[in-house]
Amino acid sequence: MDKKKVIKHLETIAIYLELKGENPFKISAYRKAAQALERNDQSLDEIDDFSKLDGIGKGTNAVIVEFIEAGETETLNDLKEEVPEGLIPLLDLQGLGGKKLAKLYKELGVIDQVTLRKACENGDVEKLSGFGKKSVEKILQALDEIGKRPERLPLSDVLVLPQLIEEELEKIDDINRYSIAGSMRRLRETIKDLDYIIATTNPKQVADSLVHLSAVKEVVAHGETKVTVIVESKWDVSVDFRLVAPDEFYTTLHHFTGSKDHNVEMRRLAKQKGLKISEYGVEEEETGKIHTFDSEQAFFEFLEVPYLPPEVRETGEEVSVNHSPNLIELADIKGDLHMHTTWSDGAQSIEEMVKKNIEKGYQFIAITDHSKFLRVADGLDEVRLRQQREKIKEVQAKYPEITIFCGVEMDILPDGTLDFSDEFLKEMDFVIASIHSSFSQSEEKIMARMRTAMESPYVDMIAHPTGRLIGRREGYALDIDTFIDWAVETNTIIELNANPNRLDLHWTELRKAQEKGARIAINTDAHSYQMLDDMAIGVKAARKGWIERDTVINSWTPEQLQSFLKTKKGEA
DNA sequence: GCCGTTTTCGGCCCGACTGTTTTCAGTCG
Repeated sequence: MDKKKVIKHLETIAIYLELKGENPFKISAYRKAAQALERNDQSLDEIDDFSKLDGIGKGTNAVIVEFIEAGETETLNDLKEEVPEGLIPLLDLQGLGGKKLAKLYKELGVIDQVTLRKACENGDVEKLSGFGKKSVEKILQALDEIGKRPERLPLSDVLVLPQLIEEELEKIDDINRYSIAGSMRRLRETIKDLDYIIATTNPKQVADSLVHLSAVKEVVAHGETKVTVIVESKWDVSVDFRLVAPDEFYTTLHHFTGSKDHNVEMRRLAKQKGLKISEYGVEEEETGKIHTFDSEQAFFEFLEVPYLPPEVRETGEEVSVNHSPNLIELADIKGDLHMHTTWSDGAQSIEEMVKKNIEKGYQFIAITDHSKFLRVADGLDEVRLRQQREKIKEVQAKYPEITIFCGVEMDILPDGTLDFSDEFLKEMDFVIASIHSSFSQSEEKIMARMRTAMESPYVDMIAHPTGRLIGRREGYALDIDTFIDWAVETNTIIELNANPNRLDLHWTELRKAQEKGARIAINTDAHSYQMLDDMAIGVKAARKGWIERDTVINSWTPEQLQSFLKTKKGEA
């Protein structure tokens, strides 16, 4: 029995309660109990009394205990007898919530997609009170679209859109200011739609311009406070524009940046102070006076909450952290320690990459092409790596303003050995080890491979530790907690791979890593010029994990970094 | 179902929109 199963069980109960049309507060009580477990750092065995956690009381505690002991609970078993399983996916249909579904089930015997469609088509649904012609139309349309597009899209599939949209927003005269909001602003790794907040004194004019943006494929809503359009890229993506008066801009921006849980917490806190937060401002309940703000910082200050950047506004618990975190910023980054060149599968030469990194203002980089095992990437063997070192020396002489580390991204082989001997690795300035093969091995084997790499005094860093590709590949069976412990124990750097397809390690794990004292490097793993720009996304992902500057080794000077690298080799 | 240096009962975040109504419930963000 593990914690994840218990959390899942509580959430499942909540879903069934929703379908039963239960009291919404009871439903959210189960969700809150699940969250309470999720936020708690301890493992299941370490928690001696669940009801001591905030949000878990007598009832949910009993459910948890029963589930741990029996592997099932009477609560859920009873619910399953009352509510057919086939209704659950129907909750995802736009416009159908628990109550309406409960009604469809009780009055028309709808139990799944097929019976729902039938009931719509033979006119039964239309006759039901609370439903009408339009509801039937919408349900049928939603049924047609089910499964066409994943509900949430991987970040990297959507990332091009803001650039495209903002280029044109810049040109609309009546826009006073604008900002992206929603999960994109918080850098969630999957995105459902895009939200923009626009300040204007001429909403009608702006709305008319918005529906004519070149990327627009379809206009869904065209009002004076809200415009919704569908834009076409790899997928159809819905974009909401909220038009507000300039003085409401920052409270609206905060509101639509979310997350929902964050907003709930902020409002709860405001309420204790006799204040009411809405997207239009903060109202004093007693006098009705409404406060608006010149910045989000001012908004937080007014509520006496230390400023929280958008990336960390997730669970709501951040609201009660009573200091502003000193988070890493893009400007702190002094170098990039993972990139490829034409020597293996990169697009640019060593010199080209070096020049581009100098333009970025970096003080150091590591050239880290693939090792010989990775034939598809034209990985380098010992001979070619030595040749490359000579080449790097030449380039280094030409560009003394930047320190170039001779590195390699060495494969950890399926049999658990490394692609190079210690004797050879000794020659390298910076050695990355990573797994690119045999992803389906058991956790035991994967961990053994990691252990070998981390124990080597010459392996400085593990790249993209889990191997996941967001929305496409799960990653191999890594025991992340143990991995982090080993990283601390062996002085091995953990990478945060800034590639938006990866963002690996994940932000929740990064936070744990920092708490345990691990060192993090944010790297682009660039295979071309353009990918060097992913550093900005990497830094945001780090901030999302509350990563502070001192944890990030590429915020250090080249000298600090060099001396740190020596400690692992025992040369310090 | 949870919770309480205002409360052990009566709250639980707030507002807009939609489609259904004839004043509002349900859904959504």
